[in-house]
Amino acid sequence: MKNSSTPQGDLSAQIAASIRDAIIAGDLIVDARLPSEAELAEQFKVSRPTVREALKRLAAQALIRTQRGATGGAFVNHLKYPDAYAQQITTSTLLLSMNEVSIATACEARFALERACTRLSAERRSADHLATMRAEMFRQSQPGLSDEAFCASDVAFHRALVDGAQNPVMSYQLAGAVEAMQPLMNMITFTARSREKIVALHGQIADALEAQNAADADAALTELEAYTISLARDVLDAHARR
Amino acid sequence: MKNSSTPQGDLSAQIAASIRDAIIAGDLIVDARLPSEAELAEQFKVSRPTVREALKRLAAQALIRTQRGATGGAFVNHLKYPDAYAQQITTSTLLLSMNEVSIATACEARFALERACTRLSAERRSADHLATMRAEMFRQSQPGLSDEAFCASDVAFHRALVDGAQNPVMSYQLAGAVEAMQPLMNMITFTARSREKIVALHGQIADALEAQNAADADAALTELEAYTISLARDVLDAHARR
DNA sequence: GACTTTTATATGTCTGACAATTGATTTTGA
DNA sequence: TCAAAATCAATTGTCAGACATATAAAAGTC
Repeated sequence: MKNSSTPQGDLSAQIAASIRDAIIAGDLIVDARLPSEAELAEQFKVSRPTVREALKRLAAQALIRTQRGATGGAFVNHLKYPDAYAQQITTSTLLLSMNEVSIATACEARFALERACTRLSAERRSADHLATMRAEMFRQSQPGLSDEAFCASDVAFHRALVDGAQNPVMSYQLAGAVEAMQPLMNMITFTARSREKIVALHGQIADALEAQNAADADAALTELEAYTISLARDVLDAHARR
Repeated sequence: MKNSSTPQGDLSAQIAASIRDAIIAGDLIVDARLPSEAELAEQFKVSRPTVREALKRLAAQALIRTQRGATGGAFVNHLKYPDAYAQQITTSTLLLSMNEVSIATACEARFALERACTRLSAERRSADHLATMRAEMFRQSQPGLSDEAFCASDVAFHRALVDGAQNPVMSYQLAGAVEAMQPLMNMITFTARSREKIVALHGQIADALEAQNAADADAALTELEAYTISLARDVLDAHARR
């Protein structure tokens, strides 16, 4: 629609775009086998290495998979949630690290996104989700935990919150976003005292979800956001004073 | 951390992963030039075509760009928001179309995500954002508009809402998500009467944001969600009856 | 009939070459 | 001397052909 009239970039890029459009348009359905590299080379009037470069581009986006052997070839991939996660996380992580996003902005986005699913999560969370939250809270209260491990557990806690909404689309969008922000969050130092407060707030959130009280969960999340940003400010101040 | 001990996949995939990790870790900063293909081939003990396939994988993810000529080569790309959007949208679109996500689930996610930013948008929206919303509402009330065009304008309206929060991270995450759901929304047929009601609700949202009243905007969004889902149900019923 | 071997087909990789592009260098001309 | 033009060199883009390797199906063997 946009670039059919203006062939841009290398041949391999053009061929990749052509095949990608066919997949998105539904001309190539899931698990359909593409012509062999030799046949594609003939169709597009290019050499096999060029076709291969195009196929590798698509493989990098998890649009196709390749199999060797007699019945092998390139197949349209059934895009799975984990694949999409992985891509979104690398993209988002790089985007955040390259665009001078402040911790405050990232925090604001993260908690706003999480609040988006408290209502649903309060309504639908299973015992499993609550158990995961409690388990992560226990881990977070262990002494001697590194800042990175604390952050990772924090992500797991919030991921359980999101998954509690029982909406795969929200899980995909939000969990990816939250995970991508982890490197930024890792810059915050968590003292024993601050961890204590965070775990207490996590407890409030878990309690509220267990009681199916979305408003309380929202309030606790908002308080957690403010506290996290204040911790981040301390780090920045310490940096500035040096 | 996860795959350093288990080299998996083709050589080109391994090399791509290796370079990608270096970029993410910050060993290769933005605009840094990678070694030439010949040098990379020597370093990794592979042939140039293999290196090229690896580079194409990275180029497909917008991690690097290549330039021909004497001072050319592969450079670490400064990932821009538009690039990231484009990727997220294609990925999300395929994910949604391949995983039998119901319109109801998509709607639920979409409006929950949008409600995530009403508070910020009510607080910070500029005159520009309000003007965009009004303009899209005007377009939506034009007779003779196709369902696709109506949906596209709908996306533009909601995008202005999201942008009003003045948080680039949220804009990136949410606008991408909303746009990816457009194909699903396109399945809904909008009669003149339903359009009228939707535009009225859009008006309520715009009014609420102009008055900086987040609660009213939330309520209107919730009503819009319920109405959209009821429209979708009609479409499904019609399908079932045939 | 079950197991083994062969074979065909496909991707994965290598070698070597040439074309195209483009900044840098050298030459040329006034 | 300086500027324009020609040349050069480095690098990516593309090609052709070959061999290695994996894999499922076909053929052969007991």
